[in-house]
Amino acid sequence: MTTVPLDLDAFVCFAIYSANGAFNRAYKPALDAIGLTYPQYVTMVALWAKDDVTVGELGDRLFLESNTLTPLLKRLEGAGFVTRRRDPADERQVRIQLTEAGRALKERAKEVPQTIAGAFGATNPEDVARLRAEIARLRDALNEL
Amino acid sequence: MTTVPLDLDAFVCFAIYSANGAFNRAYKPALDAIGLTYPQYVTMVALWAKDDVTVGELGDRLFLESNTLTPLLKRLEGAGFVTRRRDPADERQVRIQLTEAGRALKERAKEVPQTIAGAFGATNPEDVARLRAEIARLRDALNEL
DNA sequence: CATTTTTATATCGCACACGATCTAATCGTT
DNA sequence: AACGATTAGATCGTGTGCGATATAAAAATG
Repeated sequence: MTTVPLDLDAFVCFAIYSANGAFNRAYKPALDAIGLTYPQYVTMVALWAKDDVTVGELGDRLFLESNTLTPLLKRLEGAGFVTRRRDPADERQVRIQLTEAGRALKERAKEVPQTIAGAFGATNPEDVARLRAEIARLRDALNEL
Repeated sequence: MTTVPLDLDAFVCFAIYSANGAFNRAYKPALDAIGLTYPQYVTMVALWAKDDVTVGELGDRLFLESNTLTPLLKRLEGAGFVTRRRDPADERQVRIQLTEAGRALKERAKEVPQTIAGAFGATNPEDVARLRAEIARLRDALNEL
């Protein structure tokens, strides 16, 4: 019988929690330069991949719900990056589309991920991809508990 | 020259971000039962390992600063789990100590990590430890950029 | 030893996250 | 067609995170 040390270092959850904060800090300067917060950036990345989606669809991809997304999307709308329109075919739904400025931002945002390239050091791309996949698998398992 | 697909799945930062949310959700029921939020739980774990520390020392361990910790610690004080006292030797510092209730909570909190054991499935402890170490290494590299 | 500088914590404002609840629109059943 | 049930978003309250700033104590400097 081994005693599990109740130390932060032993917790995967804390590694994730603190790494998330570290990503936030690391991206901050580059994101400030293009006028986005970190969650807004993640949302824009999702929309660059596919826009004209409902709030619900976007939430499924981001693991967020309308209580978080609605205010965030209103800010992106206020900044002129997206439009929010009720779907005429189903007035309950709100469809999110990129504006011209929102699409144009994609170019300027390409530098963002590169600002943290140094943190991966000599780690080769395959190992980074594997790490990413392992974390995503853990996330999916947690979401299914 | 390879084109990097600008898709959320390709981002380690999003894997971390969404996994953090998943941990939050997964721990929620167990934490509700003992009256702690997730950041409060993390803070208590740090204090169970070593208390009678200053706000700054605690912040170094949690990667947080006084603007976040002060209100959080006041809530833990309000809940009766910690005391906050100015250090007589240096009145600038506030030392955080566990109360009897705070120490007692450690027993009840032992179940918390177990609630997500299922998410690791058949993954053996060494692989979990390796994943945790890789994420922590990435975090440290990001914090040093 | 008086003044400047630094350090430790606190405060404030803004932007997430999320549970609980509300509203409006659509669906299902009769 | 009518009406209860479901669905999609929005709203509200609480608790983080964090940049900017304030305050008070200690350290450094002359």
